[in-house]
Amino acid sequence: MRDIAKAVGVEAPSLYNHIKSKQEILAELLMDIADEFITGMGEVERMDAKHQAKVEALIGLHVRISFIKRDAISLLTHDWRQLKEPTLTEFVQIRQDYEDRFLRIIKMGIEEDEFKDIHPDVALFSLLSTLRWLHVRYGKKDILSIEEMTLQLKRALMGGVLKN
Amino acid sequence: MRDIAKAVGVEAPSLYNHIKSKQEILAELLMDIADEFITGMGEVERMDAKHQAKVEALIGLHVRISFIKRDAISLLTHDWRQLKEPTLTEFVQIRQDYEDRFLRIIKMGIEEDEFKDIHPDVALFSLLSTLRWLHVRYGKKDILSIEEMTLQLKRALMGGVLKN
DNA sequence: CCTACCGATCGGTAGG
DNA sequence: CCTACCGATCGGTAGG
Repeated sequence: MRDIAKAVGVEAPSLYNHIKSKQEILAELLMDIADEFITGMGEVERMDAKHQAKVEALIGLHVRISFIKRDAISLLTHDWRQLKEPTLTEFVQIRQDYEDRFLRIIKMGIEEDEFKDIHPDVALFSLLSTLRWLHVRYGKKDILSIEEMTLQLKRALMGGVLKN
Repeated sequence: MRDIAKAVGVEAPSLYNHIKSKQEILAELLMDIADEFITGMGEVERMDAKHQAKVEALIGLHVRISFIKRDAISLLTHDWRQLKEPTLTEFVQIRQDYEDRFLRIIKMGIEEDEFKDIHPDVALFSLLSTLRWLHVRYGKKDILSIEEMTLQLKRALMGGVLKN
């Protein structure tokens, strides 16, 4: 809080004229960014397209948000653990909802023979862990543009590394 | 430190008869587990095999260590940021060394036409971010055995999700 | 191995 | 918006 106050140019106690608690700031930032993902997921689900295109659209969604809101993303990946009840439970439910909907797309892709017969949870886990670490990648030097990164990730994640 | 003391069954100050500082515990745990990865990498590099087999062996390495040393792995992924100098620099170098050697295998696989012509850094990033989050996956209910998980991850990461 | 305790940090309140 | 300050926490030391 003292750091925030310094950045804003006031004394620490003055912050409390604008906010209720440190928790409140964290919760608000987290819910905002979580909303963007949920909204994006809704748009993808309404797409009239193959499941491959939907998963690729979700890859694009993560790349875009990770690029534009680097800092908030890092909250989403790490700092949500600092939330206290009841916000923690609320957040975990939203997150679970997102994962469930992602998983459903993968399962349908497998059923309809678009995707390989791999363990759907493992596929989801593999996709999401890469997508959730993107903000770290963007912390480094050789920055790829949003378009390049999206293209490369689609190739790597959808098609794997092996030739054939 | 008070939590550790309670778990061990002594008062907090008594810990300092056995250790020098909190930092020392963290550094020691981190260096131990980092060593296991560096040793594993050395063995993989000495394999007389295709680059595909080497990457698959590294997947196996991560799955095994993540399964057996869940707690230490979480230090490696998250808590190393708490290290102070000079140990921090030392750790970052070891980590960089590991990534460089992993990257070299990927690049050689691409050169020798075993792997697709994808951006090597993106491929490494994608593989490593999945492998580094494994300990979270193991925190959940439906646990796959080491063998099953290794098999599934090889398929998902090497071959991707798409049929064909 | 313990008791006693320190100094720094931190989220936050009182009162103006 | 500020000054003054509290109570809890935490890594660690002194001294036995």
